[in-house]
Amino acid sequence: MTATSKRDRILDSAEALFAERGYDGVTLRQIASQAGVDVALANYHFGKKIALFNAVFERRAALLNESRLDALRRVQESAAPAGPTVEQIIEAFLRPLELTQENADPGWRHYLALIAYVNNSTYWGKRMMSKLFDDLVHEFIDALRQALPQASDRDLYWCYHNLSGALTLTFAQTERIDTLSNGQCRSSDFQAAYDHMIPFVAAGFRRVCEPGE
Amino acid sequence: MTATSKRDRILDSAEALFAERGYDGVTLRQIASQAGVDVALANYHFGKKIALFNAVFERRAALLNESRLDALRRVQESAAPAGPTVEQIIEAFLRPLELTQENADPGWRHYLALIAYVNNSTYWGKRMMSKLFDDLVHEFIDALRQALPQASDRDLYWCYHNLSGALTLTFAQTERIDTLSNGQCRSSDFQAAYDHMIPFVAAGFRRVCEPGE
DNA sequence: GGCGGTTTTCAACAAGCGTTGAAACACAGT
DNA sequence: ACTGTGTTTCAACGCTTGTTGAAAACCGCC
Repeated sequence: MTATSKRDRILDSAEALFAERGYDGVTLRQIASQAGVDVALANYHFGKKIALFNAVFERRAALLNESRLDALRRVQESAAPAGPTVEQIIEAFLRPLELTQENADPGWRHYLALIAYVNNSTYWGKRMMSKLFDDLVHEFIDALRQALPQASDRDLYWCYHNLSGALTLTFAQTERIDTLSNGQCRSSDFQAAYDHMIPFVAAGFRRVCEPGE
Repeated sequence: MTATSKRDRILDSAEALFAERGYDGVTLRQIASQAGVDVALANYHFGKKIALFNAVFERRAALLNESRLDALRRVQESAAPAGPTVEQIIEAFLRPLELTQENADPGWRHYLALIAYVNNSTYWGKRMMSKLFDDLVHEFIDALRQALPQASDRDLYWCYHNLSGALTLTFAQTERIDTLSNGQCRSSDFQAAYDHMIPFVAAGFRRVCEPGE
């Protein structure tokens, strides 16, 4: 079926299972079984279980950061010499994630769910997210500060917090909105989620961070 | 120290530990140890581990729903015969949570973190959240539909999804914003979170669900 | 076609898990 | 003082877990 190496199959299986059940909800035997390899092989390639978890989490981080940063640079150039609008910045933050959805590889979908798991975890959240994503986030916040010159830092960070929460829940794909809306909305429809999130979040930033009325 | 029964101490310990480490990340022995009781006692009072988890999750749900619904009814009466504004509805949805924060009992803080865990979990999320909170959420969405008469149901649900995400991340108290903002914002400061969330979310609803530029 | 290094499996370990049945305790009512 | 009922502990069970060291299989290279 897949022509990938056993090492990669372990990463893929671990990614999917960790995202669905969390670190402690998955055993190495389940991962190995789903990958079609022996239990000991995970240990050979990655060492302890926690190291496998870290390897999974770090595998796609750089690529994700790259494509987001590319998108930001692109709208910054196209909007020069004035900076891009809030909407354009948010769009650059979100759309790259959607693209990963389009190709058939379900790995990216599992990876985003894993980010949701880590980002919402009191236990893992702080350390792991900061290490891999803080630099990128600061790039976007810098851009937003330029688009909203009257905003205080506190306002900007709290607004980003709201954006991050909405995004994280989308990543998680809990299908809660499916039930709640009686099937009118679907968790798996990332495009609809982003289409609604971009104007929603941009309006929120403007209301909190822009003066007037 | 505490005058509570051993049964309640088990619930309290389980609540705190499940919220921090998740269902599979906590052992019954840890819970019993923190509660100062024997391992077998949890089994006597609640049966299997999963039943203890359910008992913890359901314990405060009714009270939470009640105080939120009370707050909604109050603004509805004060705004009659016209309906309350979007801001008032969101405020009724959020402020009751803040009140639970003020009294010294840390149990409510742990409980909100547990809701965050469940709401973001692919595995638990759908079933457990719907069962306990869907009726209440529909009450609020009905009120929002009245305040935003031109909105489609899809728009309303997606906007609620964004609200729910921002709120969930606040519940989780991951301290991520603390690091990101270099200490300028604190996860534990629920009041600051809600003060920023209410105008942010209300503006989002208006932008997506109201016509016109 | 045997050799060396990497990859993969096999078999087993000690430790910790949830769960259970029976024993010990607390304590009210008579 | 005794009994009965609800709590709590004790001790142990069968099972699964992560991890490991040695054996086996694979594979390019001389």
